[in-house]
Amino acid sequence: MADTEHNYSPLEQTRLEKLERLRAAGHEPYPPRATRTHTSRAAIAAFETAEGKQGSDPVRATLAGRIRSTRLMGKLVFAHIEDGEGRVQLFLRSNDVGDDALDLFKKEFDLGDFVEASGEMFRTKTGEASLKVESFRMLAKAITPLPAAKDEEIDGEIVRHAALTDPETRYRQRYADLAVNPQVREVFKTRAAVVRALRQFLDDRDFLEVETPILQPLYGGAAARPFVTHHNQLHQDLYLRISFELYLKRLLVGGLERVYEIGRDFRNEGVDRTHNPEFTQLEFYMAYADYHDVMAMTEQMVAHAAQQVLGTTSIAFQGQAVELAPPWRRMDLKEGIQELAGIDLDACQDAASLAAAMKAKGLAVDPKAPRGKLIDAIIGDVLQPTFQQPTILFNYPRDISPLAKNVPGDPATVERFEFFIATMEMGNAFTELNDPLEQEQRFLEMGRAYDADKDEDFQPLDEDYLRAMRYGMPPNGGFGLGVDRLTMLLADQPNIREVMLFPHLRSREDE
RNA sequence: GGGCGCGUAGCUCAAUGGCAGAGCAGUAGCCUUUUAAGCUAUUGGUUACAGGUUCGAGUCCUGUCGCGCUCACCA
Repeated sequence: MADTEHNYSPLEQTRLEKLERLRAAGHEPYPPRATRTHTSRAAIAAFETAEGKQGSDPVRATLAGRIRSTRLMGKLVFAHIEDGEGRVQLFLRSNDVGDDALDLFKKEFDLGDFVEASGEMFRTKTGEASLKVESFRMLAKAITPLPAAKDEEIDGEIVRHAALTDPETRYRQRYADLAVNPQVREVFKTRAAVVRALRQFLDDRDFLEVETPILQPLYGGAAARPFVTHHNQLHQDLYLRISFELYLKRLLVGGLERVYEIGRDFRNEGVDRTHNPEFTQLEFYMAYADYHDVMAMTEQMVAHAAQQVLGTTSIAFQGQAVELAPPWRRMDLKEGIQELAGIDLDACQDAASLAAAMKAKGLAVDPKAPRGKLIDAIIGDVLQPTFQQPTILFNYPRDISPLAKNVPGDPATVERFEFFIATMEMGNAFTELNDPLEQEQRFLEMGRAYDADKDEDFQPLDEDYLRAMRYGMPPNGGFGLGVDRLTMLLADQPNIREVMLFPHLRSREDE
């Protein structure tokens, strides 16, 4: 056995012995190339086509895939191999492959091994399109057995026995999860389709896809704690971005009128069902548009994605029906809080009076929170849980929205909206503030809030962003969407980890 | 970070404080149309880790690690 640091389990040692025996018998267990002629689906389709025609030649095929089941019957072996498109049955008979080869298969080939097999397609007595194997070989020997999962077909329904279900193992060893749980592969195909649909929607509307820095000397565009890293040669601390906003809006200054980016954001905060430290965001900025325009685009974009991915806008999330077709419910924030929480924001102009009103309604109150944060708490605790159907909640308090433009004539309110589907916050958008003097004031206000309460997430003042804005920034509407959450919705997955291939987990000593 | 729950064979799961088990997988056989194939025999355990209580701990207690749910946090 080869020298190695790894401690092999007894099951693995058995397979290593098989590996050595294969080599000793002159069979390379890891050949460099395969010679597949058909996928499983293509072979079955070609066979069924030929079957329908009188006197057509037999369909010859070389198939490749992973052994997923075997039924050894003396001089006969049935096995299913699985490839990217499905499964196909192999039929090995000593008459066809010879006693020695059949014996080799029975002794040295295991579940999980990648193999290649050549022969003619035919139909077994029970009617399954199968490959009558004439020759076969190993493509890649599996040393570690896959987590066992056996399928039983009952009335056409595939029932899975002893499938890998432990979430920790599934996420840490996603490769094994994907290998044995085909429905997991489907989730990630759905995810790719979601991203494709979003990109197509924006490309069709003359948006330019761009890439901006992930490593940033200053972070901004959202209220979140950043991850910090360090450039050795430059002796410079750098931050992983928490949003794309400030860079994308610089591009509007430069004359790119419609830009978007799909990429990773990093936020050094809590992890739960809907939050991962790194997540995928879509942001777009559109010159000469305002938040009303962006509301309309939001509805159309999400409906488009559902239509492209699922073929319908009438979907179900965790058993609850959701209709994504426009128009969506639109709710003024102040009116919504009056209606659903019974609190009159106009009568509560400061944090103390609002906190009192909230306590009177039995809501939990953080005594240190400023008015804007309290309003945010009412939204999260009272309004959001009622937003099963798509809802656009608009006109937010200014003090939690330093990058959004005021509602004319209402200095305490900005032209901002968030939208919710299936009670999840999906995205955030506003008419972007483009007045450099007011922007500077807003940044300074945020700095004072931070000085007053060090629990606040500190947002540094980005002088270069202000300089860009002083060159002149066209009025514009901006938009941000949590791509992972939209994928959760469209793939009907209740946990963000189910739509991320490698979600964050604490590290373990054995890894 | 708080609360609650969980961690037993490769996988899925049992085990009143009293001999650590089953199915599948594995191993050795029988078996020329099976499909959770079947039949016979059989291997496999630091019960997450470290302590403690007890005649005796998978089980009770304390701590640690990890996972899940939840609360807090998260414009």
